[in-house]
Amino acid sequence: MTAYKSYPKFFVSVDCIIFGFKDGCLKVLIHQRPYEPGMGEQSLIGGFVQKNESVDSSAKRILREFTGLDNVYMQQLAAYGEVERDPGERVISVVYYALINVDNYDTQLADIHNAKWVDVDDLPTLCFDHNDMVQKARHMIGEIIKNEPIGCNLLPRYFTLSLLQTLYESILGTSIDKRNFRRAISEKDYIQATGMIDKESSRRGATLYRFKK
Amino acid sequence: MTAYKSYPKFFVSVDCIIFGFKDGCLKVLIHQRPYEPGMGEQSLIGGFVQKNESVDSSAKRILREFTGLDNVYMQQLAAYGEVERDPGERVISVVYYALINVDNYDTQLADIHNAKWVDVDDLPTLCFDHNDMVQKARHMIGEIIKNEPIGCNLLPRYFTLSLLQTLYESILGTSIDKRNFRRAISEKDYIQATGMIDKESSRRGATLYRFKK
DNA sequence: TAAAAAAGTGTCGAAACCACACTTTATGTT
DNA sequence: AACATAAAGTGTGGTTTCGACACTTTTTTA
Repeated sequence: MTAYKSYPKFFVSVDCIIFGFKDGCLKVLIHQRPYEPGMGEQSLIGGFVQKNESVDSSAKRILREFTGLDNVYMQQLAAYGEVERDPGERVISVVYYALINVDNYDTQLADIHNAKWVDVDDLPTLCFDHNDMVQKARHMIGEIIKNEPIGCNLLPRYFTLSLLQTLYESILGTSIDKRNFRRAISEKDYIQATGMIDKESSRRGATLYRFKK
Repeated sequence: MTAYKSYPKFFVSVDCIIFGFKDGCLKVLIHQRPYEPGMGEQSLIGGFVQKNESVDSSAKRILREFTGLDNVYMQQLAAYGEVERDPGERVISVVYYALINVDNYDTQLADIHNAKWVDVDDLPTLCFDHNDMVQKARHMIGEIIKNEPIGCNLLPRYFTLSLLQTLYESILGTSIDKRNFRRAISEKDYIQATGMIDKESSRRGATLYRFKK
C-alpha cells in the first residue's frame, strides 16, 4: 500500500502552443474558451489529462482533436503551477509546443473549435498565463532552430531558399543577410535542391529545395 | 462555476536534483525512500505539492526541508507524466534542479533524511525514472554553464581558477586546456581576483577569485 | 639541495562570422 | 518590342573566436 493517501490531488491540464508558418509569419493557433472560467476569452488549445494516458499522450490527443494531425514535432515546454493561475479552480498545466505544416491540418476540425491563426508578434491578450507560455515557447524554438533543422516541420515539402530564410527571420525576429544565410544553410547537410523551379512566388523562378530524411 | 468537475485529479509531486561540487566532482544528493512504493530504494529528494502552494514554492519548501537552504538557484527541468512511472499510484512529477554550495547546507537535516552525496558520473540505480531525470538535468546545466556564470552557486565564496576549471570539467565531462580556459573566463566579466592567495591546495599558492555581484 | 607539484603565462593557424553589391532572369507594362 | 520591375542568385575580405600547444615560476618536502 502506498503512503500517498493524505496528499491532495490536482486537476492537470495540457496546453499546446501550435506554431504554423503562414504568409511569411510565425503563427499560433488559438481559440475562444468554450467554458468557464474565462469563457469567450482567447486561449491556447488545451484540455485535461485523463486517467489512463500519460501527459505526453494527452498532449498528442489534444493536438489531434484540434488539428487531425498525428506524428507531429512536439516537445514539452514546462509545467505551470501557480496556485491562482486558473481563477476557477486549481489547475496545474503542462505545456507543449508543436510545429505543424499549415497545409496539412484539418480545417473543419479547427472550425468546429473556432480555432484561428494569429501572428506570434501580434498576439492578443490570452487568458490566464497563456501569453507567458507563448513567449517562452517562442524563445525556445528560436534557440533550437539555430542548431536543428526543425524548420522541416513548418514548411511545405518543397520550398525556396527565400521562404526558408523568411521562416528563420520570423522565428528569430531578426533580418538575415541573404548570402550569409545561404552559405550557412548549404554548409549543413539537411536540405537538398530538387531539380524543380517554383514559378509562383517570383518572376524569375526559384529552385525548390527539400529536407533530406 | 467551472466545468472541470468531471475531470480526474492526480497526485503531483516535486523531485529535486540537488547538485553540489565536492572533491572535484559534481555530486547529487540522494536518500533512501522512507515509504512505499520503493521503500529503501535510492531516490531523489522529493515530496508532494500541497493545496496552498505553487509548484515552484513546493520545490523550494522541499529543498529547505532537506538542506535548510533558502534563496537557492533552482530551475524547473520538466514534468514527468508516464502513467506507470510510480508503481504505487499515478503520480505526475515536476522536476527541479538546484545548485548549492556544499559548505552551507544543514548536515543535521540531511542526516535525519539519510541524505548523501553521490558522484553524478557514478550514480547508483535510483527508483522509478529518477536516473533519467538526473541525466537530463546534468545535460541542461552543461548547456547553461557555457553561457551563464552559474558556477557561483556551487563554489565557495573564494576559489582558485584551477578549482573553477575542475568544476567546468566535471560538469561538461571533458578536459579543458588551462590557457584557453583562463582566457575564456577572463574575457567574461563576472569574476575578479581578490588580492588573496590560497596556500592550502598547492605548494606555490594560487590567487583567490570571487564572482562579482 | 634536489625533486615534486601546481600556478601562471602567449602565439599561431584554422574556422566561423559578418558586412557588403551587382548580375541574371523572367514577367508585366507601355 | 523595349523598358521597368521584382526576386534569384552569387564571392570576397576583414574580424573574431576557437583550439592546439610548452615552458617558467614558486614553494614545499624528502
